[in-house]
Formats: sequence, C-alpha cells, structure tokens
Amino acid sequence: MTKPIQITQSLRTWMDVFMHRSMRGWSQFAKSTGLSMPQFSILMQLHHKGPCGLSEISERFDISGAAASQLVDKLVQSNYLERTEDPSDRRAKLLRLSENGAKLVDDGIQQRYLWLDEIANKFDAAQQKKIVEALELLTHAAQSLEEKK
Amino acid sequence: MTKPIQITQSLRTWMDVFMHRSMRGWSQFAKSTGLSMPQFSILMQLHHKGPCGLSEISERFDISGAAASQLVDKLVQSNYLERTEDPSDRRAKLLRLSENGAKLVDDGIQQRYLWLDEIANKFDAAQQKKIVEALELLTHAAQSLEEKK
DNA sequence: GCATAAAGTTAAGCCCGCTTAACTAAAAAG
DNA sequence: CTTTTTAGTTAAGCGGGCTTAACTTTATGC
Repeated sequence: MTKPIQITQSLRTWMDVFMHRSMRGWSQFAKSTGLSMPQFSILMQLHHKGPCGLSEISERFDISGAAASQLVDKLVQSNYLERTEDPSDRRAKLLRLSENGAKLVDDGIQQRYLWLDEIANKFDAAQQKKIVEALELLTHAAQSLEEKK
Repeated sequence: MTKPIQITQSLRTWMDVFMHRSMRGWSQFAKSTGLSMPQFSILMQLHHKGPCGLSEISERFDISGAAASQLVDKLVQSNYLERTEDPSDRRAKLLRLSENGAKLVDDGIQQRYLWLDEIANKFDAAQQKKIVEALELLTHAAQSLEEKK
C-alpha cells in the first residue's frame, strides 16, 4: 500500500512545480504581447484546433456570441486573425490565424519549449530512457481519460 | 543522437496534454467560485507562499500598489482574506487566507488532484515505480533550475 | 414559398482591473 | 527633531470583457 501513495505524491509534486512555472510563463508572455488573456486564448485555441467559426469560439469559451464577435474583431483589426466568409454557408465566417498571429503563437510555444529543453539536457542516457517511458505512459493514460469523457 | 530528441518530444507532448487539461480545470473552477482570475490568483499565491504584506502582492503580480489594495479589499469584504496590522511595523498590513478562503483554495486543489489520482490508478506496480522515479528526476531538475535563476 | 432557426454584428450599459495623483500615517535617516 | 522614505488607502478616469436586446442575412423545415 505504499506505492499508490507514492505515485500520487510524485504526480502532485510534479504538477505543482510544473504548473507554477508554466502558467507564469504563459501569462508573462501574453502580457508582453499586449494582448489580454481572453484574446490570447483565442489565438492559442485556433492554433490547436485549426480554423473555425464564431459560434465555436463562443461555445468553447462559454461566452455570448456578441462577446466572441467583439473579441475576434479586435484580433482581426490587430492583424492576428483572418475572418473570411465560409463558402459553404454564407452566414458563417471562417476564422484562422494570420501569418502574424501564427508567428506570435509559435514564439510563445518556443519559449515554453526552451525551458523544457533545459530540463531535458540535465539527464544522461539512462535517465532519459526512463523518463521517456514514464512520460509516454502518463500521456497515454491522460489522453485515454480525456476521450472517455 | 536519437535519445535527446526523444526526451524533448516526450516532454513537449506531455506538456501539451497536461497543460491543456489543467488550465481548463483551473479557469473553470475560478469561474464557478464567482471570483475573477486576478482575485483567484491572489488567493492561490497566499496559499503557496503564506501570509504577506500588500507590497509583496503588488510586486509579484506586477501591478501598482493601488491596484493591489483594491483587489485585496474586495477579497477581504468577501471574507476570503484577513487583513490585520503587522505588529512589527504599524504601517504594514498582514494578509492571510481566512478559513473561508483556505477552504476554497483547498477545494480547487482537491479537484485538480482527483484527476491525477484517476491517472495514477491506471498503472500496475512496476509502471508506478518507473513513473515515480522519472517524476522525481524531473521535479528535481525543474527545482534546481528554478533556484539557479 | 413562407415561417423558423441559425450565424454574426452592433449598440447600450455594467462591472472590473488598472493607472495616476493626492493623501495619511508610521518608520528611518540625517 | 526634522526630513525623507515606505506602506497603504482613496478617488477619478480609462479601457476591456461581458451581457442583453435589436437587427441583418442566409439556411432549413414543412
């Protein structure tokens, strides 16, 4: 009965350290771009899930269509987003990252990865092997939980 | 030369999956409490670093003293924070979580841990051992990087 | 075809976070 | 003891995010 406690504890500690650092990083980066968190989150979401319509933005962030429209409009005017008419439904709009927006998101991600690489470099081959295997187990488990939901 | 790439990739994938889920969880929880993110962050920070004065809040969040004072004031009025006079310096105030505030933060943390425990339960003893060892390596490395900075 | 539903936009109004500026009170420096 | 610095509060004002309500335009159901 000691093992279950141990893995529980290890996961919690790791999450605490990891999340703390990671969230600080993101919010500082967002601040440095001059974008608000809601605006930044929309860019991130478009990056991860690809182009979509306005209604999807409003659903995913649980805000009214009006709010989504206004947020997106600012991002379009700042040239981070392209808003075109959906050819298959002329009511709908297609939102996608502009070249500018894609670059901004990539820069943020690169900065986050820099920190990870610094960590990765601290281990020898044997340690790396162990870590890779463990992370694959964890990632797999997390993803399968996600899908079940 | 394949190993360094592999650990880099494993870490990145894990971070993507993990951060996504974790940040969604936190922001939904904050929303459910009726607190804004800045207010919620102050509670979290007080939880992690213990009681402090107003000026530390203003430094850590990089906002003006006035902004900090106003945010804290709302939290005091909502009964999440206690604001007492620092006996060793009568200009300064001592901010600490009230019973109410501590409970709220704990609830949030518990919810986050629930998810972790679900993941932890998916592994057999051998896998758990491997994961615990890997996470300890990672946590250690991350913490030592933190301190160097 | 006509009514209804769906996708977005616009405007008015609210609350919130933040800043600067002016202020009080206490500690530190000289 | 006076001056300066430090901790915090208060008020005015700006901009942002959000909501509801009213509206336009396009698709769908019957």
